[in-house]
Amino acid sequence: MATTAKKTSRTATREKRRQQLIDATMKCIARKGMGSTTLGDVAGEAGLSQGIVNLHFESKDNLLNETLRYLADEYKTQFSHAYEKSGPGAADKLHALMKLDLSPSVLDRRKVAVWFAFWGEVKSRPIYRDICEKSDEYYDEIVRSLCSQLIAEGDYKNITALAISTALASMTNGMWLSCLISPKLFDRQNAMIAVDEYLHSIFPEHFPL
Amino acid sequence: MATTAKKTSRTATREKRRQQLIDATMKCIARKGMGSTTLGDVAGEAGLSQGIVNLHFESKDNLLNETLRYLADEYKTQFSHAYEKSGPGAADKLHALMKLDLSPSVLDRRKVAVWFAFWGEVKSRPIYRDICEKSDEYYDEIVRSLCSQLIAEGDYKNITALAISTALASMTNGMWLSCLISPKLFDRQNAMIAVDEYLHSIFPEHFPL
DNA sequence: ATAATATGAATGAATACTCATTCATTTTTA
DNA sequence: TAAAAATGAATGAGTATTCATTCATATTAT
Repeated sequence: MATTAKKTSRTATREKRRQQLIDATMKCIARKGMGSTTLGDVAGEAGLSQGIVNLHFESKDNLLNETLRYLADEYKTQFSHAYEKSGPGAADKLHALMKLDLSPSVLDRRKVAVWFAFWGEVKSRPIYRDICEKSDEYYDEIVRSLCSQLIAEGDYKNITALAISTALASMTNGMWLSCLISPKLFDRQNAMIAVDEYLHSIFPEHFPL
Repeated sequence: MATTAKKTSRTATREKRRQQLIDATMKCIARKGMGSTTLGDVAGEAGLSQGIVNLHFESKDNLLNETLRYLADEYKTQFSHAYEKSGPGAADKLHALMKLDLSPSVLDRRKVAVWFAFWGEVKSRPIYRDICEKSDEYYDEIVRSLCSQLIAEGDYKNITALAISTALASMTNGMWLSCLISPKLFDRQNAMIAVDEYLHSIFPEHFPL
């Protein structure tokens, strides 16, 4: 088992090939839309042959499911990383998570387009809903718990962690939509200012100007 | 020969048929998704025959464009109506508009699914983007101007109308997504509370608890 | 080490199927 | 009766899927 320092492009490990096809799928969905992305497009984008997707994923439906799972996992990884790396206080963590949602690596128009392509089919494809819902639950729970912590720490009245986490999560998702629809008009900095103003007005002690 | 009223009657019939087909299209998109809605489905939903869509809309693309235009128009009508009917102050108007976005007639899961289906194709279909962007511009401008008015009236420091209108619009759009993905978990009342808490914390003078 | 064999990844032409569109015909309206 | 509207079978373009074959690499035999 010597002499394999260099892999030719002809064969790759199963995992590598699958990832390559998932990447190609996301590119195609961003460019052509979910409806008009064909298996031929995906194979072409990956520089491979017609039948390759069925070889590795069995069916188009399965490829799309796996692509959404990948998207969700990728986000979860970034989210967890931002959570761990930030701190030490709850305010710092919350701010880091909001910043992540508006950072170029997450809020990239091509990637957002892929998320929306899947969301657009959520109602008719329960499996997409399941994947997204599980992802959201994880996210919401952590944000809500950070809000609870801040409420407990500060002397905040008349606010509930649930309402605030709902507002925060909704806000960033809504900003993704603005980026998708009005890329020219959308301004990352203004979006971050909107979030900061919100945090300041809700938790003035933790988020001074 | 001297019958001028007949032409109106024919036109009305034609409009009715078109509207019937647009309604059927929205139902199909909500149920089956945009990708798997066929012209046969639409015709069937409307209780008409195979070729009927091409007769009235010339092409499937055109049918979808018109459907999105209808959605946008319908929303604009409700928005304008809520704006006119409410008042007299800017705070009342703003609150009425936010309430509209979370009201059952707008925030209905089937309707939201149709919006998301179109948003999912925005990146790859510039015409959808154009329609949505125009609609958003109108909405944003009015909300921003209401925020400006409140800022001028009150003694609010360190906030900008642009950031607040961005946050408000994003928030409701993000809540639509929650309703789509987690219909069981989503709570209209909690959503309204989140908006009210936000308005109170930003404009305490105008939105007391 | 070299040759022979086995493995399974990759190909791409062929197949089976879906669906938008057309159009000859029928039905309805004025 | 003439014009408009609607029908639904036929068409044909496009596409997911299959599969016999090719090819690169790994394994085994000599």
